[in-house]
Amino acid sequence: MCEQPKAADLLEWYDRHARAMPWRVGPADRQAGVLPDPYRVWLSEIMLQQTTVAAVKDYFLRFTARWPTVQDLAAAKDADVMGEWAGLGYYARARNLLKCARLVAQDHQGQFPRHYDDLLKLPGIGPYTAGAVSAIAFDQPSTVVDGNVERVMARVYDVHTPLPVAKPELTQLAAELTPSKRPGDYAQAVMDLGATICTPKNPACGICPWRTPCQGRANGTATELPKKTPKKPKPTRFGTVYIARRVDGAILLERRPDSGLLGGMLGWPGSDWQEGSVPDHSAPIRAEWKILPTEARHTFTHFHLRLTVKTALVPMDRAPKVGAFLTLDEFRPSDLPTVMRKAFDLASAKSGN
DNA sequence: GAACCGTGGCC
DNA sequence: TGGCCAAGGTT
Repeated sequence: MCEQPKAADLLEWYDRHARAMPWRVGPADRQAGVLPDPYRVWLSEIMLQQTTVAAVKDYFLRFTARWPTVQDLAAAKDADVMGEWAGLGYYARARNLLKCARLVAQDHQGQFPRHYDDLLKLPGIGPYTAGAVSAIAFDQPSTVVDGNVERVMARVYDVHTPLPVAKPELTQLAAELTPSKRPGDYAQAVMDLGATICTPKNPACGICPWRTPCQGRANGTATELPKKTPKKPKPTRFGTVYIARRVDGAILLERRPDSGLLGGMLGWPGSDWQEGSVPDHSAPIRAEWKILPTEARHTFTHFHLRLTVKTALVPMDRAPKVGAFLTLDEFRPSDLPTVMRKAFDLASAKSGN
């Protein structure tokens, strides 16, 4: 007969080791009945999708300083939100963030739903985020399963089924462990355990609050779990971008379509991106284009990209065929997604401005 | 189910 | 350097 992991042991560990975060109410305050602002919990959870705490912190602080409430965010301009999100990646999150804020502001009187099923209906909120917001912001007894929880469950119960096939099995195991008392703290505790102790590489099993019941540790298999099905190799695509600077300093940019890669973000006009060679295309404005000696390289989720960067200085009276000139006070380089920022930095370094 | 969708840190 | 990895959701 094996000893079962106890939620109480994990909560006791969490009370001593919970990490402070800008969107978090500490365990002491929570036990005194204080719950966090649902808007801040929701915003942080959207930002944290596939993204590390370190990368999120500054973005969260800038967003909440600029838009302190869901009503403020709902009233924001699309371009301002996309610009503030630039660099964080997965830009569909930002578009859905705005959709969701406006829906909550208009149809829910500015109040986020407290129940899992109602949260799940909102754009950008899937099973994980619905569970996290209901548990953390409203102390609902939801089961929260993210990559950390999957890893912890696979190790504690020594599950060798590869992901994503193992997902339902791991979700079931996680649900059986979820306590009715302090479910919000428990949800954060399991994720903190995965983030700090039960890490993908070199887990600190010796100081783990669940080291005794952990079957993966007992069997010596913890480090190799969870198993995952092999990923496909990434192809390399090629393309060209055009960075035109007008003599008054204005820059030629275009707003990308709302759907697809970098949807809704600013970018440089240019060719499509394809495997093998740069596809046929034409320049967005007539000019004497110079090719930079260094290409911009970037890797997305499912392909590598190598961009040829062309630059030109154009006179005031020449109209672009594609895009529009943004003046110096209309354009911040930080509004660009990273691949476009890389091309911009290469062009700036070359021309010295 | 599988494909699509970013980025920065780590080893 | 290049693959892996992170508090996933949508189509």
